[in-house]
Amino acid sequence: MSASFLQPPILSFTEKATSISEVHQAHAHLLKTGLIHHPSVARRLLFSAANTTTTTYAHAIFTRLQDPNTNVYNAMIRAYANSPTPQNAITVYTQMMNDCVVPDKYTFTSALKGCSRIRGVEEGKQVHAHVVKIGIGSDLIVGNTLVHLYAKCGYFEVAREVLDRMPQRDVISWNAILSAYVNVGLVELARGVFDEMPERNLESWNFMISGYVAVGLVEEARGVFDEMPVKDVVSWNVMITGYSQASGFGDVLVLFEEMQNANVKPDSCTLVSVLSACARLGALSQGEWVRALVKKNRIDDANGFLATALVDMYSKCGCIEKALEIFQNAFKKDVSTWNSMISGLSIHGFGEQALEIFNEMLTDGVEPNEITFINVLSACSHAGLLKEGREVFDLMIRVHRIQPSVKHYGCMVDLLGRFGLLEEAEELVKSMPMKEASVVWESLLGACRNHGNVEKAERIAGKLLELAPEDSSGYVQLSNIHASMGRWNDVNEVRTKMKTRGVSKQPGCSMIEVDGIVHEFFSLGSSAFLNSVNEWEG
DNA sequence: ATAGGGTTAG
Repeated sequence: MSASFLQPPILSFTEKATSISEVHQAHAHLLKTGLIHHPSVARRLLFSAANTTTTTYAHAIFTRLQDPNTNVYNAMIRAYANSPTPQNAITVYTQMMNDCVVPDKYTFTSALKGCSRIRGVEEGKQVHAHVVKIGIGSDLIVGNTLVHLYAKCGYFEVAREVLDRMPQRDVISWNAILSAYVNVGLVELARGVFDEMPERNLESWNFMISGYVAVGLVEEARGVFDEMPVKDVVSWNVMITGYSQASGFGDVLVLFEEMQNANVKPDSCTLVSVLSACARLGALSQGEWVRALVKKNRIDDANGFLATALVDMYSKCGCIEKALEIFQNAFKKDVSTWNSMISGLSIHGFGEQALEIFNEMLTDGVEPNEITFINVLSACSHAGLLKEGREVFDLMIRVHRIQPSVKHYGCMVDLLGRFGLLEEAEELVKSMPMKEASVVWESLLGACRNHGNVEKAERIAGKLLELAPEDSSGYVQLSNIHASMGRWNDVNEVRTKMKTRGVSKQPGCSMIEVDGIVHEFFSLGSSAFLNSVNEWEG
């Protein structure tokens, strides 16, 4: 029936309402006119309210309906099943059963979805029993929801049994098991299902690639990727992410180029990964090229990830002014965007500016996280801002209730050490609750050596050896100290200890772009002594 | 009027 001719405009408005405020408006009007007292009108209001993002309003209307029917219950269960509190879907379902309202296939799919989302197998089994009792078990969609439930809860044998008993299956039935295997890292079993499936869709292939990527099997992922008949943007993104996670940043750029040759339009997710690779490689020109692409194609950056990646890329490629420009023009900034700007300024030695940005962040009402404080403290340390660093450390603990981690302590020890406040630094290190803190001790040791406090340095180096006997730094540091005092017997002793324990110094590796070409180089340590350590090994 | 797959990222 053509609603607009037969009913007052308020009713069609009620039906079309999609936002909370529209539902609210409709509600107010229905109350004023008394139309709300018609059960069918109240139900329509509930259907609209159940389609909004919040469930509280829908629930309020729901509780006032005097005679809720199947459709009303379905709407409420569905709303909760998709909400952040899916447990409530089961509560409403139970209430429905107690009220003896007869369920249908829509009731079951929503209730089972609620069970899946809280991983409630026991609840799911109850619903499953009802499904069988009502005789709706042969429905394809209900069956798929059941397979999904059991697979997601790790009941793979049950999931498989349900699937095998279904009178008909489709690709979604198989994907439910495939994706569940992938999500718990059982990639071999996923592969078995993948090979067995009578049909596959794009998602099946994408699941399989992401399964390999998740366990670090990039080559296997690439094999599946190359085999797939049609790729979408997700396929490319998953593969690019795989290379990125395996630190194959060069491969990221190569694959991105192939993607464009294949005429697949990148989305913000692609470009975030590519920019991150550019940042890691120091590949400025490619990064700038991506920025132009973002502008030209007006790529959507609703969550601000792209802005963050651009700030990071420019910072790491040495262009702090451009990073600032991106930051200031960013349409949306979240905590990571701020973090990445603070980190960039810190890296470039602009401690005061980093603090300014941090304060701006607080004024803007953005809640800083533990990364923020690592970046701010590191900025203070690099720039030698002692008073500010102490204040920030205190602010982090007292106001923002963040427990300092090893990295936070490390920054503070660096900062105190820089000013020769060795006693205070040592007290701070001793106050640390965590055990795996050799990095912090190392930092303190460096400070002691810089300030010529050899006795303290020696004591701490010994401590370092106890804490991390498999790490080269304690040995190297201790040898350095002995050598600086001309105690060659002690140097020899440390050297032997290091050798017998099979400890070796790992060379560092860096990359930089020169004239559009990315170069890789290894560091063998900054001091002549480190080189001599390497000679011993040879 | 309503239903089934959490694919990717700073």
